[in-house]
Formats: sequence, structure tokens, C-alpha cells
Amino acid sequence: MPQSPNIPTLDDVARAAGVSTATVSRCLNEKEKVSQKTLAHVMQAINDLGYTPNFNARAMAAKRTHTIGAIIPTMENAIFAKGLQAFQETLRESGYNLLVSSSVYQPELEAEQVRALVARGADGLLLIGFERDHATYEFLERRGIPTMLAWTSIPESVHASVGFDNCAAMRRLADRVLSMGHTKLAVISGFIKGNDRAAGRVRGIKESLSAHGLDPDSLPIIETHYEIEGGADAFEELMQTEHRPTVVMCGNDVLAAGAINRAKQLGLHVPDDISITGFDDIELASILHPPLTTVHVPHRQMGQIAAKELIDMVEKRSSGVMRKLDVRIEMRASLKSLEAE
Amino acid sequence: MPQSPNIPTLDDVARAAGVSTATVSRCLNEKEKVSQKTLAHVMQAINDLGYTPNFNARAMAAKRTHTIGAIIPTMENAIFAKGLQAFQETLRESGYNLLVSSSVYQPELEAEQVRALVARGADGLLLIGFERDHATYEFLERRGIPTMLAWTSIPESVHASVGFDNCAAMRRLADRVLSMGHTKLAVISGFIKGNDRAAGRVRGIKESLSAHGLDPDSLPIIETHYEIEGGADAFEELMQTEHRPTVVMCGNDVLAAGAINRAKQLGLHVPDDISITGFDDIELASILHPPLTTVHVPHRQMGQIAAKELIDMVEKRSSGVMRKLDVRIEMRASLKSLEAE
DNA sequence: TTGTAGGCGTTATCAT
DNA sequence: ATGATAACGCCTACAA
Repeated sequence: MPQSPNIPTLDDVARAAGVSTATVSRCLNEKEKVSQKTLAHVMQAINDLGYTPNFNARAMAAKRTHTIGAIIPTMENAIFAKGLQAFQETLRESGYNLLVSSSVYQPELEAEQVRALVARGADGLLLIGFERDHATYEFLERRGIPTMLAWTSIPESVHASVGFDNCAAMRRLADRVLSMGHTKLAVISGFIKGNDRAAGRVRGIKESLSAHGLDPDSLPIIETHYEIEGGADAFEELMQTEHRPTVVMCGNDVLAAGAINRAKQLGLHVPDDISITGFDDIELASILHPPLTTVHVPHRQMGQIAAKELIDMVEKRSSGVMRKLDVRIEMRASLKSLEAE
Repeated sequence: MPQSPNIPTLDDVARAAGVSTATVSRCLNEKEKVSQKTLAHVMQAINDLGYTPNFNARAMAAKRTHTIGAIIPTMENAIFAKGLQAFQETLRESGYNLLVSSSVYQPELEAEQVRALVARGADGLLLIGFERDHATYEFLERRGIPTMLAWTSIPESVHASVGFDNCAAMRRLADRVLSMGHTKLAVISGFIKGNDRAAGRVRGIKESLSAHGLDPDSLPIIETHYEIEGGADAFEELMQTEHRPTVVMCGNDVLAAGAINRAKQLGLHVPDDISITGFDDIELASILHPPLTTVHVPHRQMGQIAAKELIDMVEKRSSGVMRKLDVRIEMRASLKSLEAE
């Protein structure tokens, strides 16, 4: 027979310590307002009873939770993991907790999770990218929930954000590619609808093409899931077309990993037969064979800044700025020059 | 001047719809107990006001949250991502939400997060592995929180769990390795302290050694972080020893990826100069060069079963069983036979 | 420094 | 089918 769980409350502690609930509460939240002696007493009682404050009651009474919510598109690959880890660490240093949920790249699910997190009393939110239903922003606004957008940078936006310019970054990489003599490019992108990062990256390539006098509209683009298998299949499809590209630029490293792998299976040598590039510079990129040329994104820095800035917003020290970080092109062996040596 | 956020409550809805709060509550939770007409009215009011139920208030009054908490050691690699994704999906199908946090492989942090999740009113918990402070189990027990342990299987345990026998699995792989003529093995493991999965895997190798008449105590073992870099450095260290192993067995695929990569940098050919094996069979394993021989773990299945079982426990349909899943040895090119062809 | 008491937004019991 | 109303566990003026 399992004893019915008898959970100790503030009252129990107060009674055990012979003080009022207010005093116990103070011992928990404002130690300085309590005498050493009673503090010791109370703490003793807390330990003896195995008391844990009820979060929900706390949230209701205080209207603060010291909790930040984050919604990321996926946990299935390392893209967000690194940054999120740093985000969590930085939050902890300031006494905040992190609640994570994944939207699996589904806008409706994200909207739902925003409401869930807010309903739970999240003091602030971290969202990825800026493209989402207006209703969501409106909701956040009405509720007065400080929100940071990350992994992106938003031109002339009213939103606080920390990230980089996906379009400009990819454009720089494309410029490099073109400067190496490539003229026949192809692109493997994540699904663009509802994903501003993906859209920006493709746009960057097109801009580069235009600037170099090439036709952006004839650029072959395949959209697929951000998965290794997706990248692989898309790559194969690209290779079967009439005019084979000499370089395939991928929307992220995971897609590129799939592409490189499939190339190998098809008997194509990278980069001699075909060059491949990625985006993100996750750890995977450097251990691929050949190592992947990609855009390095400062994941950890982004997470740290997001955390600090968000806390400042929550604690009214800031009203939300926009931070644009620098990226770096990481040249590795998967991209080869077409010029004579 | 930002308008002070005026969040609508049940009362507001009730007033707007001209009914009592009780009725509104019913419309939200037990529609069938309300007439069509009032239901429509109330829903209208809810929409008009943009009302969202306050989760914390709800949790307090109902003592149920339909929320499951999960604490995983890391989000930094894909090991748990796949299973967790399936876990979340299955939970959703039954109307449950998932709250995730990461312990970064720190037992104290995990203990803290268990309390946090319980304080938040989690109806149940998913934990990885079984090795943790007794106090935590006791706490969970006292609070009456259904808990599932995953990624492991526990001999004669009172705990509900779903997973596989890490020791037996690795032993099977080691048996294969030995049957291929290898006698000089070395191991790169994650830190064993506080990590039963890591410990079990190493034990499996030792058992295999013993069974084959080899001395398990002379097995070189390096413990390191579950990271690519950790695996790489450990590998290099192993290669510098007097008696070079002919095969390096790694505690997981991430370590193996690091090892393979470093081998390449050192000018060693895998598997001709050295064989390498992994554990988990994450996607990465098959795109490594050469593809990695590893132990395939049914991640998604594990997540699904964990979710179903945990819900059953929460809803008192089950008192917690132990499910042991099968793993499969995935033979790929990174492991080579030493026998003459 | 400590105690008293009202209120936070729901659910659920008991009437009606 | 609907309405009062008492919890739920804590925080926080306000008082002492």
C-alpha cells in the first residue's frame, strides 16, 4: 500500500519552526530580512520536512517565475543545440531556468507552444527566426512578454533579436564560389515557406548570381527536410539533370553531409567531380570527408547574448535591441577552384 | 507608452458571456455538461477576449497538469534527440505536453531539475539511466510521481524502465570483434562515474575478453567527454602507447567519429591500420568514412514505449513495467577482420 | 524582525 | 444545465 503522498507546504514548515508563513517565505526569498537565528530554525524545518516550494502557487502569487521559454524548430540535429546550451548556462548564472520545446518546424505547433509557455508564466521567450503568424506577435505584445528572436537578423524590425544576416552570409559564400570559376550552381535548401533563414540563404545566392551577371532564375533549387537523407536524395536528383552543376550549395551542414555521402555512393569524387558547401559549421562539418566548406555561425555567442539581453528585458533594464553578429566563411576541401592551377 | 498588459481571466469571460465562472470552466473542460447554446456563447466570448487559461492556476486547482517532464544528459548530440522526438509525439497524441531540460551530465543539476519539474506539477518524469542519488528516488516516491527510466535496462529493479542491456549489447559487439581475430583492444569511454550506460558498455567488453581467455585488466581504457574532440584526443593517446591496439571500441558514435577523424589526420587508414567501432547508430554513423560498425539502438521505439507506458502509469492503468528492447549489431566497414582472407 | 490577511485564477463540490 | 463558493499554496502589502 503506497502511502498517500503527503506533500509538505509552507504552513507545515511554519508550524514546525514555530513562525508565520510570511517568515518562512522570507527565508526563501529575502534572507536578508530575517534574523540569523530564525533563518537557521526555518531552514532546519525545511530540510526535516523535505519541503519544496510549489512552483505554481509561487507563480500565481508573485507573478514571476524566473523561467524563460525557448521554442526551437528541432532537436534532431545539432544546429540549435550548441547555442541553446550556452543560452541555458547563461540563464542559470542569473538564476533563471529554461524550458525548451520543439515545434518540429510546424508553425501551428509553435503558436500553440508559445501560448503554453506563456500560460505557464514564462517571464520571457526565445524564438527562432522572425517569420511567424502576426497573431502570435500580437499575443505576446498584449501579454507583455519580452521576446527575443535568434538565429536571424531583422532589417528595420521592432523586435529584439540576436543573430546574423542569413542572406548576406550566404551571399559572401556564393561570391567566393563564383570567384573560383564556378558558373553552374545548384541549391539544396530546407523548406522555405515559413522559414526566413532558409529563404534568406537562397536569396543570398541569387543576389550573388545577379551581381556576377548570371541568371538567378535558372538556378536549380530543391527544397527538402533538413535531414541527411533529404540532402542525399536531393543531391542525386540534381546529378541526374541534363546540365550538371559543378557545385551544390546546401542550406545547412546536415543537408551537405547527405549530399557528400550520396556523392560517394554515386562514385563521384568531392571536390574533383563536384564541389559541395554547407551552412552553420556544426562539428560535423569538419569531420566530413572531405571537410566541408561552410559558413561559421557563432552559436555559443548567440546563445549567451540572447540570454543576457532577454534577462535585461525581463528585468526592465533594456527594451530590446537588435544585435547583429559576424559570420565567417570557413574554407575547407569540399569546395574546389575551377581555375587552372 | 506600452499599455499595461490586461490579461483576461475566467471572470472576464464569464461576465462577457453572462454566465458563471463555473460554466466557463465547464466549456473548457467538460463540454458535454453544457448546453449547445451557452457553449457557443462562451466560446465566442473567449475568442473575443483572447482568453487563455492560466496554467498555474489550473494546476493548483486541478492537481493535474497533463505535462510530462524529461531530463536528458545533453542536447549537444543526436543521441537522445531521436528518441525524445518520438517521446514527444506520442505524448501529444494522448494530450500531454513535454517539458525538457538538460542536466549536462551533472548529477547535482539533474537532482535539482527533478525537483523543479515536480514543483511545476509534472504528472510524470522521464529520466535517463538508473544510476542516481537515492535521495532523488526517495523524493519521487514520496511525491508519488510516476517515473520511467530509459536508455537502460535494470536487472531486478523496482523501477519502471524501457531500454536495452548496455552491457550485453556491447558484449555481443566485442564477441564479434574477437571472433574476427583481434586480440589487442582498447576502449574510449564516456565518463563512467554516475553513468550506468557507459559503465555497462565497458563491462560488456571486459566480459567478452574474459570469456575468450584474455585478460580484462590489461584493457586500455580512456574516459573522456562524449564529444568528437574527446574521442579524437583519446584516440591519439591510445595510438602513442607501446603496444598499439588493432581495434578501438568507443562508448558511442560521437567518440568514434572523433577517433576516425583523428586517425585520418594521423595518416592511419581505417580499417586497414586500425579498426574502430561505436555505439548508438545515430545517423552520423552511416555517413562516416568509412561507415561505422556500431550497435543499433531502437531510439524511436524506445521513445514511443516510454511515452505510452508513462501515461499508463500516470493514469493508473499500469504500475510500471520493465521493457527490454533488442539491439542489433550493425556491421560496417570500420571494422575489419584480421584473419587471412 | 515578525505576524496578519487578502488575493492570484482555476477547479470542483454542492446546491439550485 | 447552471451558479455559489471553498479550496489550492504562496507572496506581499500592511500592521505591530
